[in-house]
Amino acid sequence: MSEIHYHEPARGVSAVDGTNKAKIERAAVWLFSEHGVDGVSTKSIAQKAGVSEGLLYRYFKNKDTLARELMRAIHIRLTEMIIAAAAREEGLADQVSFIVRHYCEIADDDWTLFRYHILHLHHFPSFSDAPAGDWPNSPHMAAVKLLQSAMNKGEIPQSDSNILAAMALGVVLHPAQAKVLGAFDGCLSDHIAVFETGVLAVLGLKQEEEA
Amino acid sequence: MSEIHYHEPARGVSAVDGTNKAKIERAAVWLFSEHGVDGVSTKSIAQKAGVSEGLLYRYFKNKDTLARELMRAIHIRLTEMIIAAAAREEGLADQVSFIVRHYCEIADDDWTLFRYHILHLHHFPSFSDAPAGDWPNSPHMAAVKLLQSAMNKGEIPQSDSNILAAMALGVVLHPAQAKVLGAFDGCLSDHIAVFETGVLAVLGLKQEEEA
DNA sequence: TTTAAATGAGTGATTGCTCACTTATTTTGT
DNA sequence: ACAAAATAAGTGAGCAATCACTCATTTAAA
Repeated sequence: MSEIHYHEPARGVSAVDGTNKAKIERAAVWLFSEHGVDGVSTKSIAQKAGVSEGLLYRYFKNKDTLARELMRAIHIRLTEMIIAAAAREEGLADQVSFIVRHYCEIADDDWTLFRYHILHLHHFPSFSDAPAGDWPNSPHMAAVKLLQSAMNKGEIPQSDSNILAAMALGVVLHPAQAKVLGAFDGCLSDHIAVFETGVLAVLGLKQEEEA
Repeated sequence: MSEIHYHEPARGVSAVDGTNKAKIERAAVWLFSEHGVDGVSTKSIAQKAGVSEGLLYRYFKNKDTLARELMRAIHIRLTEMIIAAAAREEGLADQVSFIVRHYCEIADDDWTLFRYHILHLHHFPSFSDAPAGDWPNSPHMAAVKLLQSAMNKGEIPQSDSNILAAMALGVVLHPAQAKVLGAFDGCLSDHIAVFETGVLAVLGLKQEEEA
C-alpha cells in the first residue's frame, strides 16, 4: 500500500528552465555555495541573474527564504533517497550499494547545489541532525533508522547506530567535501566502487566475491 | 637530526588568558563558529568580549585577519599532528591509532575552535586541500603523504591515496561534523575505539587481537 | 612625564528591502 | 478581428539600518 518507488525524482533546482525565477535560483545557488548566505548581497544575485533587484522579491519573500528553499530542495532529495533505500528488502549490502550510487549521482547531477548543501547546511539549524519525530528529517537520521533496522534483523551487531551511521556516511561524504575543497577533480561517481567497499568495511560486512 | 617530537603542543587559542586580546579571540571564535565570518559584526565581537570596538584594531589589522589567525591556529595544529604521526615508525596501525586519539583530543580540548575549523574552513581558500609543495599544508594532504608512504612500504595495496585518505579521515571527521550539527552529545574521545576500528577497516587492515 | 592601552562617536560605503512606476501579457466587450 | 481594460511582470532610485574601520581623545601604566 505505502510501497515506496524511487525512480529518478525531480532534478536539482530549475535545472533546465529559462524563466527569470530559474535564473535567480541558479545565480543564487552558485553565489551562496561560493560565499555563503551572509557573504552574498541581493544586488549581486540580481546582477548575476541579469534581472533587477526588485524582481527577487516577487518570487521570494526575502533573501533567507530564497536560501532556505534551495537548501531544502537538496536536503529532502538526499533524505528521501536514503528512506527509499531503507524500504528495499534485499539486505543491508544492497541498501549500501543503492545509497552510495545514488548519493554520488545526485551530487554529480547538480554539483553546485550539492556543494551548497555540504558547505552551508549548518546555516539552517532547522535542517539539523537532531533526533526529530518518527520520520527522519535528514540524511543522517534516515541512515540511523536504516542501521537500527539492520541491527534488529541481526544483519550487523548491535552498537551505537548514531556513531555508526556517521562513520559510514563519512566514507562517502568526506571525499565529497575534499573534492569541494579542491583535493581532486572528476566526478564522484568515478569512485562508487571504492566508496561501497569502504562503507561495507566500516559496517563490518564482508564484501561478497564476484559471482 | 630532524626527529619530530610530539608532546602536547600549544593549546587552542589563548585558552586560559585574561588579557583583552584573549577576550577578543574567545569572543570572535565563538561567534565565527556559530554564524560564520560574514555573519558576525565587529561590533558584536567587541560587545561579547566586553571591550570597545576600536580595540579590535589595535590587536588585529582587520576582521578578516582575526578570523584567519584563529583558523590558522587550529589548522596547523591538526596538520602538524598528522605529520608527527607520519614520523612514527611502528607501522600504519600505530599511526592510525595515534591520529584518531589526538584528533579527538584536540577537538575536545577546544571544541569551539574545532567547530570553527570544521564548519568554516572553506571560507579561507588559502587553507585548501589542493596539492601544494612538498610539505603538506593541510590535514588531508598530510594524511595523503602518510598513506603513500605506507603503500610504498607495502603495508597496504597501492590505490588512489587521495580518495583513501579522504575516506579514512571521513570515518572520524564526519561523526565530528554530526556532533557539531547536534546529532549526539558527549565528547569525541568517548568513541576513539570505534573510530580506530572503522579507519583500520577502511584501510583494509585487520585489527590485531587482544594480546 | 612619557608611553601604551582603551574608548566610542563619527565616516563613507553597503546592506536588505520597498514602492511608485513602466512594460508586457492576458482577458474582456463588441 | 480589434481595441479597451485588467492583470501580471519587471524596473531601479531611494530608504533606514548596518557595515568595517578611523581617530581625536581619555585613562592607565611605567
